[in-house]
Amino acid sequence: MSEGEVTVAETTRRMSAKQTAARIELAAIDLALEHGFGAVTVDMICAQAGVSQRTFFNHFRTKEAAILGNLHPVIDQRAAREFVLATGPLLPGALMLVRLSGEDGTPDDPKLMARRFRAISGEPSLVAKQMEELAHIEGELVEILSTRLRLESERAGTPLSPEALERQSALCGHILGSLMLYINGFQHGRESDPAAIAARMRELPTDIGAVLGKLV
Amino acid sequence: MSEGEVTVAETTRRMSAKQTAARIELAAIDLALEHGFGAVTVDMICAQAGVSQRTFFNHFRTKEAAILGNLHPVIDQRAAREFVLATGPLLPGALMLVRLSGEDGTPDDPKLMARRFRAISGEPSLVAKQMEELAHIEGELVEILSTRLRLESERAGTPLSPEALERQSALCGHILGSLMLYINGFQHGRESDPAAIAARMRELPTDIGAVLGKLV
DNA sequence: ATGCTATGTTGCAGTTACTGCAACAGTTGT
DNA sequence: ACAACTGTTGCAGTAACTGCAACATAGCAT
Repeated sequence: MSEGEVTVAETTRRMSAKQTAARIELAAIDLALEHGFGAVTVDMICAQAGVSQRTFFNHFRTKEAAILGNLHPVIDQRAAREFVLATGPLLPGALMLVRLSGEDGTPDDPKLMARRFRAISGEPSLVAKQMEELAHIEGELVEILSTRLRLESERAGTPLSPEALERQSALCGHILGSLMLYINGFQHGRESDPAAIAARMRELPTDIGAVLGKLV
Repeated sequence: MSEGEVTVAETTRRMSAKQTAARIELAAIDLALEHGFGAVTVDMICAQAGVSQRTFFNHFRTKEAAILGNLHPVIDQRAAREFVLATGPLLPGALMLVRLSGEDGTPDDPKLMARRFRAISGEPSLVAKQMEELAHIEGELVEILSTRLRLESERAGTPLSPEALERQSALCGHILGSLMLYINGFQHGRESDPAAIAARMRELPTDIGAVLGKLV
């Protein structure tokens, strides 16, 4: 009964790029959840989505991208402008700096998002890919942090040396980046459902506070 | 001529596994530094090392592994036993927990190591691979941290709730893992020469102190 | 010396991910 | 009716990787 194929209409209706991409994405996530990402081939996804392999690669650059869904973490420029001028703890503001957004800023179905996250967490290659994405914006993040730290230290009358500023903002950017992975639970098989994510997000400042006292 | 091939002896001498792996590794690093990792094919590496492709894959599971050199980060069990019982700041002891070691614990030529690091840094896919390796031991790291935090909090008469313990050690392990990548400079095109690494290692406690104070 | 076994190398055929190119089909605007 | 645009497809090719079976060399036991 050709289970997956959603033969909607009889007349060969034309699909928008978005629709096709969404179908492929859905198929990819479903199959990954069912068989595990490694056991799923592109051909399987194509069959399920009812497209040719060539079409698949017209929409997604890699097999991973089909699950990650063309969502790239981007810096929210408005939040960034506020952030550099703000004072006080960095963390709350910094967490608002990075948004997960599609190319055109399409808001994503939360249910799909949850399934996607479940598919991602636990698959090291997908986590790594996500890591890569994050690395792309880490430079920008570091720049923003550098400005903020410089302004703040100057205002406080204790300006940082350029070297210290450089190291501290690099370190800070790095930690923030990894905290985003932590929050999403992409690491070492933690849960990635929205509830768990929200919980981690909520507890993060407290936990960071508790942990930092013990680290150094 | 045949530039790369190191025709050592005339009699077809047998190579030990280690020798062959080393030749492949060297060839891979050289070529990656010359052309960039992406532009290097396995066949190129094989030609340079004078082995067949099949032999290449007998020694290394992936192209990336040829450059990363079968070195896996492992937990130093002796250091771990000391660590769980120790008191005071976590960071110094924690940084000693993870060692980079070959399967048989072969100590690596520092010069080769430096070249290797230069080849790795800046290549996102290699950084990601390194990340993956790290993820494998992160679970173990978290367990060790959990024990340490539990013992310490009990000794202090302020035992942590299981949930807090779980979250804090997970967070701590995650931060420590990412700090190791930071130290090695694998992120966003920072330098990976031994001097820069040593400098970051040296300054890390100070910088962490400064940065964490500002985070929350 | 003879044969056994462990170790190491290789060729070959096959799978999977991915790319470039050229063709073709609806859709829309003139 | 025609052109321009958008989206889909087939096909041929490359690159990474795997399994299998064959073969070569070295060390070892008899």
